[in-house]
Order: sequence, then structure tokens, then C-alpha cells
Amino acid sequence: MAGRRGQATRQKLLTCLDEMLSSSPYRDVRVIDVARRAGTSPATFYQYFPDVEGAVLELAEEMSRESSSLSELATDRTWTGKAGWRTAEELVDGLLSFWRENDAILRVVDLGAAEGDKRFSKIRSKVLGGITGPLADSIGKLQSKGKADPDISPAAVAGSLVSMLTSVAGQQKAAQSWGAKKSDLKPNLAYLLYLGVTGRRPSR
Amino acid sequence: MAGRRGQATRQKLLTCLDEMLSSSPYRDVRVIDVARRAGTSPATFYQYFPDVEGAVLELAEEMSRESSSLSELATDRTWTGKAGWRTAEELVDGLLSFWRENDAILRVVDLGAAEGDKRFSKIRSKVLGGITGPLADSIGKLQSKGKADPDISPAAVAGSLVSMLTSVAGQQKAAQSWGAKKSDLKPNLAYLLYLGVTGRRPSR
DNA sequence: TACTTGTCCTGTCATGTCGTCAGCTTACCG
DNA sequence: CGGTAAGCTGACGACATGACAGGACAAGTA
Repeated sequence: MAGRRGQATRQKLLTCLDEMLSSSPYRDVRVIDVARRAGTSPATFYQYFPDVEGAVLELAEEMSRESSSLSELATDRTWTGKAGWRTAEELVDGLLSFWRENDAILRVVDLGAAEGDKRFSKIRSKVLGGITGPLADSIGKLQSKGKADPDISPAAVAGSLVSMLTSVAGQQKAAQSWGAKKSDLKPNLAYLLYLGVTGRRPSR
Repeated sequence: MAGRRGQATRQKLLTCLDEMLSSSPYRDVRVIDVARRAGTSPATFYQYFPDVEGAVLELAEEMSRESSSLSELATDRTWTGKAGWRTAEELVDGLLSFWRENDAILRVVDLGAAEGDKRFSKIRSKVLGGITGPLADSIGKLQSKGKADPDISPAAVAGSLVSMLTSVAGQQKAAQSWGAKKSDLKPNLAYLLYLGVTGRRPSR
């Protein structure tokens, strides 16, 4: 449905859109600006995408494909003792850097999902589900061994913890206003994650 | 700088803008629609606000003023035993309903802050600070009594916990996709909050 | 090289929003 | 009831949107 040259322009438009999203408010991103930056015309943009939102969805789907690597940070991991602490640290680290690399598009996905747009909600679920799923499994297993609180819902706890991580990740610039040092962020997130999953304080 | 009639139209425009934000994507909110809904003309809108964003900032500031009531949910509260559990429950409950009542504007504030707009960041800090501040104090006090982990940063932990609550609150519709029941949400958030503040599982 | 073919790009146009100004309407007061 | 100032709006130039028809370009053929 598209030739070689066409694919290239299409991809260039997507790249320029991504840059645009990183540098100006979503509300102000215009087709004409994206096209100009890509060295082409608005008409070309409309040949490949229905509108800005449509193109953003493409970007989001691309990102959600890349997010599958996040699952590895949460599947088949131990949550006991010092190895458990390392699991928490690595998960926080991986998630924060993924967010830093894709902050612009993730912002828009979050907004779309919060506004009730099913297409964005679905993408968001896919990205987060890659972590919450395995994490909930881990909690469930700890629970069945009597090592975690029996009254909690693994899915709800996992979802909430991942929400915490993504929310902090998305507001990293603003986070300093809490009065916390930037270097404090990661270890304290790992602390809360470990605590939430296991119900116990980490042994570092 | 403004008469009685003027105040009324201005307020009506703000109200209509709020409704608009609740019913359509922020990106698609147009001055002309707000004006029409308020039974007036675009020119009138521009008499009171520089643009949509300017008006949104007004709404956000109004909301941040109302948010001061949130502070009470976190100041001078006990975090020990069953009373501590009630503190957590009430904080979760209050925050979730505040978010539900103001979800539209809070969404936009979050976006603006994430995009690096200082004006929105400031408002967001003010709203969240009303809770994170007292909460960090509580954690600090527990810490000095040896009742909480000495290695954590109260500010970072409090900020992260509040981020968790607000993030979940902002995506309440999407939250069911985790596979968790809606009724599970509040108790499990309270669990994580109590756990994060005290370092111990709640005694319910 | 010249020609053909199908893909790809863009000039142009109708439509609609933005943001401003001059001038009209309304409310209030002496 | 007339004057005055506050408040509102029609109208306008500028710009973005989205659609189409036709021009430009790469690649294959002779």
C-alpha cells in the first residue's frame, strides 16, 4: 500500500512530529509546522495521516511495540532479600529511562486516555500491562506462600505501583519542587516499590 | 478594573470553558465554541482572556484555591494502629473525590506541567504541596521516633505516594483494564499509602 | 537517450478559526 | 430623560484545515 519513497516521507513526517511534540505544547502542534520541518507540504501530510491525532497514534503504537522490552524487567524476578532489592532498583531504573526517552508521546497518550479516548487507553494499557501483569503475578505468588498480605488485590496494588512510577517519571522536572533532591528519587521509588510488592522493608 | 456585569460574563465564560474541557479533548477546545455556549461572541472572550490557555490558567488557580481543604486530610494526623488506617482511608477518599470533581482542569494542569510550563507547574506544586508537605512532616516525625526507615527521604516518599494517588485518580476509567475490580481500588491505595508512610502493614 | 507508467508531491481553493478594532448597545447616574 | 462609560459584537485580514487535480519524479523499456 506504499512504495519505498513514500515510506521514507511518511517516516520523516513521524520523526518531525515527534520532535515537534518534544519542543512545543501538544495543543499548538500544527500540521503545517510538521510538514515544513519535514521539508514538504501540508497536502503531503494529509496523504498519509487523517490529522495530527492520527499521526500521533502511529507514533504511540510504535512506542508501545518498543515497550515490550519493559516486561523483562518484571517477569520471573525474585522479590526476596537483596536480590529483591535489586529487582526493584532495576525496574525503577528501566521504567524511568524508558519514560525519559519517550516522554513526549507518553504525555499525549496519558492525556488521550484520561480524556476517555479508547484508542489511547488501549495503547496505555498495553504499555503498562507489560509491567503490571508480571508484577501482579509476583505479588500473587508471594501471597500464596503467605509472604504478602492476604487481603490485598495483586492487580490493584501492581497497577497503583506502576502508576506511581510512571507519574513520577512523567513529572521529573517538577519533582524537585517537593524539596527532594533529584538523586533521592530513584532509591525512594525502589523502596516504595519493594515495600508495596513484598509488604516488608527492603534489606539493602 | 471590572464592573458587575463584566464579572458575570467573565465567570460564565469560565464555567462554559470548564464544561467544554469536560466534554471534549483539550486540543479541540475552541474559543468560538466556548463563546457560543456562553451565548456571547468570540470578541467578548478576548476581552477577558488572552487565549484559551489564559482562561484555563484562571480556572486552575480557582481550583488550586479550593484545594487548600485537602491539606486538612494530611495535617496533624496519627499514623499508628487503626487510627492510622483511618487516616489513610480518609486521605485516599478525599483525594479521589477532589480529583473526580476537578478531573478536567487537573488533566490540563498535569499536561501543562509535564510540558514544562512554569505557570502550570507552580499551580500543580501548590495543590500537591498541600498534601505532600504535611505528609512528609508525618514521615519525618515517625522517622525521628525510630518508627520509620531511617534511610528514606520523607519528601521523596511523600511526593511519590501522592503522585500515585493522583495518577490513579486521573485514570479511574482506565483503571479497570488492570483486571482489578473498581471497589478494590480505594482499600488497596490506602494499604499502599499506609505502608509507604509507616513502613508497616496496616492493622485494619 | 527518449518514452512510458505508476507513484508521489504540491498549488490552489473553499471553509472555518483566530485575534483585533471601530462602533453600537446597555446600564447607571445626575 | 439625556449623558457617560462599561460592555458587547460585526466585520475583517491573516492563517490553518482538508480535498482535488494535475505536475514532477523514479524506474523500467526499447
